[in-house]
Amino acid sequence: MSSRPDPSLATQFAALGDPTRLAIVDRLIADGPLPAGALQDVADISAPAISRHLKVLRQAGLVQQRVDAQRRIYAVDPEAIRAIGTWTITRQEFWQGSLDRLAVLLDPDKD
Amino acid sequence: MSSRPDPSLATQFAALGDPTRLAIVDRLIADGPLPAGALQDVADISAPAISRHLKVLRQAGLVQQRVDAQRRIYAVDPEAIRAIGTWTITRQEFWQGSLDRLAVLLDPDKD
DNA sequence: CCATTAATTAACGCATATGTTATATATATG
DNA sequence: CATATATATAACATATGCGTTAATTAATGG
Repeated sequence: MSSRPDPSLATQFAALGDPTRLAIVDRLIADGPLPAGALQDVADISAPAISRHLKVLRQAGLVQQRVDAQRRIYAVDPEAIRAIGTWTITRQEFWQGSLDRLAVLLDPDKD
Repeated sequence: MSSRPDPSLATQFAALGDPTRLAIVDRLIADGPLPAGALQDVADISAPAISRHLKVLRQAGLVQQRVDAQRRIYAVDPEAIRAIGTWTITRQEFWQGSLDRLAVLLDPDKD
């Protein structure tokens, strides 16, 4: 059944490559940890479909699951999101021209 | 035939979600613009297969194509890579804890 | 003009992904 | 204990993705 997680970058990108899953991740980042049922409205699909998207995200190492009675609470792993950012940042020489704009966004003093 | 590019974030993630395509992008970033033939060795697959991966990357807006005689020169669009970084960065509050480490990486004075 | 080089497109097979509905599992509750 | 609630898993149909080889297009060069 090969249910072992593969946290490789390509796998993480693939997981985020589905619009429904990207919406789930965005929702969990914006709202914080949520039970599976609360994610029902990110797309017009059945509960089992959502459940399987969550499984894909979990296997990619993007979200973690916590059990609370009959609920499964899902939360995005911050390190995983940071890993995506790191991939782009380690290629910073490449998009030099946009570097300063990005630095402004990153500045902790900003806002 | 619907060959129009869809530069949506999910589409870009999906394009990077294939190991061969991620290798192509990494190669083009590291080595600069290359003809399709020079990308042959990123994976043990046929030339048509590479060609189709390049088409996917092009439709996602990740790479651009320039014609030079019978060669097609491919190059990564820096803005597209930056866009991926921006997605993570606009969620910076989320991975706060890792912020300082990231800031060090981004620092233009570093190295 | 014919052969070579470079790359794409066509046609096809097969594996994986994604959706559905039905069923199972586990916890809570009257 | 019987039922409701929350979620996952099973079984299945269809779509999409990715590989192959063969054929096509286009430019170069003897």
